[in-house]
Amino acid sequence: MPSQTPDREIKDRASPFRSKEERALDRDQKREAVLRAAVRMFNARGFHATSLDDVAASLNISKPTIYYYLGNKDQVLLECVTRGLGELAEAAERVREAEGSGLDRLRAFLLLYAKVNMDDFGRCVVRTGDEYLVPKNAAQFRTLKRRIDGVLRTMIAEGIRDGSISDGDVKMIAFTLAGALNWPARWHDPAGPDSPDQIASSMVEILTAGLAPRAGRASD
Amino acid sequence: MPSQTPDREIKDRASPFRSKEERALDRDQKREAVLRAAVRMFNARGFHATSLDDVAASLNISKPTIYYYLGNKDQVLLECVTRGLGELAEAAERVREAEGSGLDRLRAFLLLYAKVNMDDFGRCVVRTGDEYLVPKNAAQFRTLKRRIDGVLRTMIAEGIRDGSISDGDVKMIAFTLAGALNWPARWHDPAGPDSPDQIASSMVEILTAGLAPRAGRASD
DNA sequence: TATGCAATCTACTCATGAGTAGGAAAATTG
DNA sequence: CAATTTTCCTACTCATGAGTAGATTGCATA
Repeated sequence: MPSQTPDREIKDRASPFRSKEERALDRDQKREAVLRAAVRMFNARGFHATSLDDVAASLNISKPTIYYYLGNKDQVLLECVTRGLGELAEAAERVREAEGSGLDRLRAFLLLYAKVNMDDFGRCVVRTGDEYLVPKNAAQFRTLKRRIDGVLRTMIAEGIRDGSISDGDVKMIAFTLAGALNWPARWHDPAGPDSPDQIASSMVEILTAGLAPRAGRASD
Repeated sequence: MPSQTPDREIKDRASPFRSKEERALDRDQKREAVLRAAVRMFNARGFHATSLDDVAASLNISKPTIYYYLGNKDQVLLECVTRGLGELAEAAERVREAEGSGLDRLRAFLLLYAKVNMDDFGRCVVRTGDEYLVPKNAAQFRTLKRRIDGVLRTMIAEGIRDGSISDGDVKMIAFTLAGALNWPARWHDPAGPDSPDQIASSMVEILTAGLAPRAGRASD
């Protein structure tokens, strides 16, 4: 007599019949794959130079399937940059709980910031100007970016207050740091010899120490 | 009796009849105006989002006139970035003759570099990716950029050699500096309160000194 | 005065690419 | 099995924008 209440522990992986949850997962994975393919192409060719037909072709699907999963091109871009900014927000959250001097915490944040800027969605954030989005979406984009900038400025201000960062114009320091660490989004080649980790720590070190030699570390 | 050999000294400014040179000048000015209008629009809206019809309309001319003066859209963009890179090369040239330590010279160059990145053509260089140009033009663009990067690296290496710059990975230092100073091309508003001069010197100061406080300058 | 060149325009062509209509095949559910 | 939902496709429409053809106007020079 076949069981009417099938044991949830026994999962026949090879079964062609998927449960509701499994199918939802499946759907999510497809959605994810489409988004990933889109952001990669946007990064490689630029948003305007990328057609959704191209994105679709790279996945062996048709354009309407992209609309089915993600909506129109503007929504696709918005989701890409929102993801990237989400990763940055998460980095900020993780550092919020960290301890150490203001400079220590800032450095920790900058390392994460730099690394996000070298992954698919982070790169997209850097490469996308507000001009690319329709006004409504652009406003949201700016809001999220402003929030990250706010976190950065707060950290700098805290470091100045506790003396671990030398005094200066907080806004200008923030722009300088962000600019330096955004730039790899433009030149870094994931297939190249330098890992994002190396690049990030190298740059943060340079920014912390400055160009001029420090008294404490005589070079010869 | 009217003079058969008119006095070259007497120039009737209000004359509707222009000499050959005057008309050539006229032409150059028009060409210049078209190029300037184009680069401004590229910077404001992005290259792909700018139509040559829009550029033409902003000057009260028609699209074929742009083709008459500048050629196709790709050539327009190439000329814009070539101008910007030319300004950078000129900056490098000016610094080559300067004296002082490696750091002094580097700082002088960085100041000029930053300022170029806030003018029309410099901004265009920063905002334009190779992907925007047809392969042939992209190759030329890359060559010119590499040349500037070479100058920057040479200066850093000289500073390290003479001890005015602390030792480190030259390539990474160059990218860090360039990134920080390129970024204003994205956010600087010429109509805003901060002048390019102020921004440039502020950023160069931050990059030179680094975030961490220096022993010599106790803050309190 | 005729001929040519310089500077522009109007009015196209043509390709590309966003977005949609409508349907079909599979899976799911009643 | 019938009805419904999910997933995906073919085959459009339609706007935009690059680039061109060919005419026009007017000054310039032989």
